[in-house]
Amino acid sequence: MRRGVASVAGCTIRDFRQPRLQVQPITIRPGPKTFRRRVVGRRIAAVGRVGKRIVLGLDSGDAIVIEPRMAGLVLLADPPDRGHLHVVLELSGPEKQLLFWDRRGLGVVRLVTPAEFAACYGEGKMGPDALEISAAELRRRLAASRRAIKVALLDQRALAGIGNIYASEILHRIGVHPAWPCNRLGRGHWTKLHAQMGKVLREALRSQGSTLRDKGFRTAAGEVGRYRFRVYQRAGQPCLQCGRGEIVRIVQAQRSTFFCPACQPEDAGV
DNA sequence: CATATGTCCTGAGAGC
DNA sequence: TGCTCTCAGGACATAT
Repeated sequence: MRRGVASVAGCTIRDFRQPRLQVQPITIRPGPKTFRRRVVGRRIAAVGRVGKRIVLGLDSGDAIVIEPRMAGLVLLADPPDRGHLHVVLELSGPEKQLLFWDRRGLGVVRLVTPAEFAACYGEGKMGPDALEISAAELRRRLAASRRAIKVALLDQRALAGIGNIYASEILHRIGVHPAWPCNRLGRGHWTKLHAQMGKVLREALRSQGSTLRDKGFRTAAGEVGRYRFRVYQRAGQPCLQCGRGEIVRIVQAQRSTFFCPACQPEDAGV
């Protein structure tokens, strides 16, 4: 998503609009008037990312942080429909617009000062990025926890960037049952987990992300993600890895988890 | 402190 | 056709 809108770097924000301000608008902080005043006329100096959020660094030092959550899309043009278009930044420069579209309305857009950015997204609030963390640090941060490994991988304070799809995909590749408490994993497990986490995420980036059956996710260019799930949303289907097991869906912390009982046995030796 | 759970919201699809 | 039910990529407040 960040790569898809990276070209807004260097553009100047001419206007800020909220087309749905009167009907169930998404959360914008601070309020529309202040937001508008501090954003219009500013140049977008950098298009970054912190975990699953996109960060537009402005020349004022402030940053616009976009949190798409479940169904939000950050686009340059052509939203799926006009009805769920929440934020429009009119730009001058190489790109003419940056849009935030969100069918479920759970997304959040914030304008933060450098101090607020540190308080909201610094250490303590947000763990190291999943693509940058070392194996040793990953182990240090999770190994003592009694929580299920699948649930712990989704904790953005421990490590930032892993979501519900890739948590299942990663554990499948290392043959670890998702309900295992973290403290049951040995040193070798953490090494493998670190390596496969990198592989899964990089493969997802190459594939332009993941699109579920609802076709909700689109890239900024309007394409669906092509990441091929091995377990996610494949309940009842044969395991592509071992060919023996049948993928099972369970619920952990109100989220779906998928795994192969043959590749990821509950009671495997540690 | 660490861990567990409910909730925010809309829409798609299944089953009756 | 139209109703009800379940499910959905996340994060946070509150409870235990």
